[in-house]
Amino acid sequence: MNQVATTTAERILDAAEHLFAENGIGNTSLRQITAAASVNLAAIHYHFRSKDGLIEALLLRRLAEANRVRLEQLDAAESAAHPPALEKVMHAFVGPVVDLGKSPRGTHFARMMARVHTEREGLMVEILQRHFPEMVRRFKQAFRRAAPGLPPEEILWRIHFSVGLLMWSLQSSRHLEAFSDGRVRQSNPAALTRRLVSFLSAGFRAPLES
Amino acid sequence: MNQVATTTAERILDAAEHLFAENGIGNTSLRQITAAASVNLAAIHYHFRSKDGLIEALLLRRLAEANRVRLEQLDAAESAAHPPALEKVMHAFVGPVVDLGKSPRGTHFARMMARVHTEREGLMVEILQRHFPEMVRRFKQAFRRAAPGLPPEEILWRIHFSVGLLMWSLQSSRHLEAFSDGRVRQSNPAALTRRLVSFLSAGFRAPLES
DNA sequence: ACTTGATTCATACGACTGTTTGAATTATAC
DNA sequence: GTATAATTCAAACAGTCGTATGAATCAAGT
Repeated sequence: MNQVATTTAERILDAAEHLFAENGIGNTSLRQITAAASVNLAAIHYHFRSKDGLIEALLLRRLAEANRVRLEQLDAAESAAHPPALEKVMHAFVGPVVDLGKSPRGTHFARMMARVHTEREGLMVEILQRHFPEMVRRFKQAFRRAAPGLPPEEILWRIHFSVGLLMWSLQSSRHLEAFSDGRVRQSNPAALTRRLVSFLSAGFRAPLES
Repeated sequence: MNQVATTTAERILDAAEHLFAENGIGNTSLRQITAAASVNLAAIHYHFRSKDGLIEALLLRRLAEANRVRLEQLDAAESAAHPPALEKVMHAFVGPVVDLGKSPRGTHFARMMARVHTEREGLMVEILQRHFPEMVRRFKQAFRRAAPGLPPEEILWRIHFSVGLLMWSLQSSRHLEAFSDGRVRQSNPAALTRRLVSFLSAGFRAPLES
């Protein structure tokens, strides 16, 4: 099973991931994190320099791998057809991230990443541009090719919508639970990916209004 | 022009609206608010009892009117056709909220509402259920009728998606600006409503996968 | 065995947090 | 004009915040 992390840095990362996901970035203190990780308060600054440094380390720890899979699936989609099928591009974009939810740790990561997107926009943009520019570039290009006929500006808007909906659906689905009177709960990653790909691809293909 | 608010309570509401929108709920202190409003710190507790009470008052101040317009437009859509057209229902759902952005104050309100949705899910759900149950009920019913053939659970998911994308697009579009290298900026409310209705309606109608 | 560098520790800094109090002030009613 | 209520005020409460420091402990290499 999930063996307890051994090193101090890993214990901090695991605890922070969980707490950030649950309570948000701004509502989680470094003291809560070090308490949950059973390490000394100063360890965070020794290993990560600052709270922002900790967030960056958290994102790099798992997003690097997810983005690798994203590009791998995008390669496959682009090899299979010219231009690539929109559904396949969308699947490559959302699937590997949603699939993080297959493990409890990954679920925490996904929710905390969504928190960073909305609570700390500036930091998130900066990290994406610094560490994953290729992923951004490749998907912009792929969406453009997969949805021919759309003006460039419209493509960017629809990618923006897709990112937003992905982040929204990674966060706690308390809204969904509340307004379905508890009947509908978060489903498994495969089902969520299916729903997202279906919804987003259809939205992406929506006709332009006059 | 925008005359400066006269009463203490209004000055607090205006300042809080702006600061919450700009920096988020958790990153805005009551002292920042009272300083911006040029009122005494204790005035917040005198008029609103607590920070959560202030948030609730902020939401009620403008959301009540927006929801009234929503239901008005929904009435029109349901009178025009049976079942109502999905595009019209969607327009009634997103339009009045996006239109808040026509005034600077409304822009602040919309962005702060989106913040509450993501930063304080529990509080938002509670307020909606306490103050606007009819709006929730009516739109659930309308979406069900406008998209016949979809299972009830799927309807709830797609409403959930629609709410999420609406909130995402109300927040600062820093992502969009950054990844378009500044070329694409937030457009006017009418254009955003058009884009949202088009994208969301198409997504809502997406075929069910096996 | 001893040095060197990495890591952990308790402790403190100054600033900021939401909330409360009771007195001072202002407005309203008679 | 005076009593009554509504509002504003300065000041403080008891905590928490992110960050920093320097000594203590640990591990590795020679």
